[in-house]
Amino acid sequence: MMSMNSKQPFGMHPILHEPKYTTLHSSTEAIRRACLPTPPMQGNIFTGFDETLLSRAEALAAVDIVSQKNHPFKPDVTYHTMTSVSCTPTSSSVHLPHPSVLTSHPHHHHHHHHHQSAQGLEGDLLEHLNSGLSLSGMPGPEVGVTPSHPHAHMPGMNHMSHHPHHHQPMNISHSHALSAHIGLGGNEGEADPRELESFAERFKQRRIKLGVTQADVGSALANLKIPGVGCLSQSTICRFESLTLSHNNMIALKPILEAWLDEAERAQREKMTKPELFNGGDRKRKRTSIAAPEKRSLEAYFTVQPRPSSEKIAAIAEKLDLKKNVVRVWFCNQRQKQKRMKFSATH
DNA sequence: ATGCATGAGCG
DNA sequence: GCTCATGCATA
Repeated sequence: MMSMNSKQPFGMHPILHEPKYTTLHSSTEAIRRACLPTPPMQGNIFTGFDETLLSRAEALAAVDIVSQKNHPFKPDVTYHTMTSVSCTPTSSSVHLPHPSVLTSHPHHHHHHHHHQSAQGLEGDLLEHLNSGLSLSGMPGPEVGVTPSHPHAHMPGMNHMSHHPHHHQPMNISHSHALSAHIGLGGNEGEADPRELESFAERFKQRRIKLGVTQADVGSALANLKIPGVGCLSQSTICRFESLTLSHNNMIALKPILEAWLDEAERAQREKMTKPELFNGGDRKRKRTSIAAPEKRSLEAYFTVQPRPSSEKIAAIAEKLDLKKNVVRVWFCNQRQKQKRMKFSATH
């Protein structure tokens, strides 16, 4: 039975982004360089190859951790990397969730990183991987690290079409590029991380004072009837409060949450609050749980190559006995985490 | 509070 | 295919 869902209230999401931030990359690189590869060896297929590789990768990872002491693969996003500084200020300007969204264009960030082409380390390891796999398969495509970063696109409102139920809020626009500066001075610098931080804290404090849960806030957002804004999940509210969203996302959500807060406090004043909750559902998504050992391996691989090619992902999946998609998603999420803004790191 | 997942939009 | 914003499920 089951399996489908019928839940969810609405599905809309606010708008979002704009240009992206600049590159963020990571410190891993430095680390990688630091560590070095060892001679290649091995010669067969997975069996041999991965063990070797893995050990090596893990060893490397271990090394860097130790030497850096700062870069544990820890959880959360707390670190942004030291290098990321390059982030230009351009990152974001605030934009509102209107259909008229603005978004300036991407200033591109330059990615300054070109890393050495000599990705000795990664190259080697990866190549081995390839060879091991298919030996004549593909030459590792871009094994090197990300060549460049794209630009920013702003997907803003993404999904809306998922469930059968749809609700209709619309989204906000697609962003075109307009530039709106939202009040920063001069350049688009960005919204003061500083204020964002204090707002998040204030928000949480007042929310609690109102006796409202994060989930309540999320659902209540729909009642604000802000064009393009539907409800948000408890997760998102939580992440907002803990600043574990991307900078652009934080900026996009701030005005919305601010509006909710004002409204809620106003309503409270007149005691007329009655949030409506709805929900019901029958959806059961399964959450795959990756065991610690596998996770460790993934982290080790990630250190060496944060963006493995499809073939590499398949090889890793095979090796760890995980579904390829699970591995692919894990890498995507890992990259996202590394990028997250925790201004703390940068500021 | 977080891990894994989905999906839009862009290459 | 990736990146990003978000969400369900869960520890």
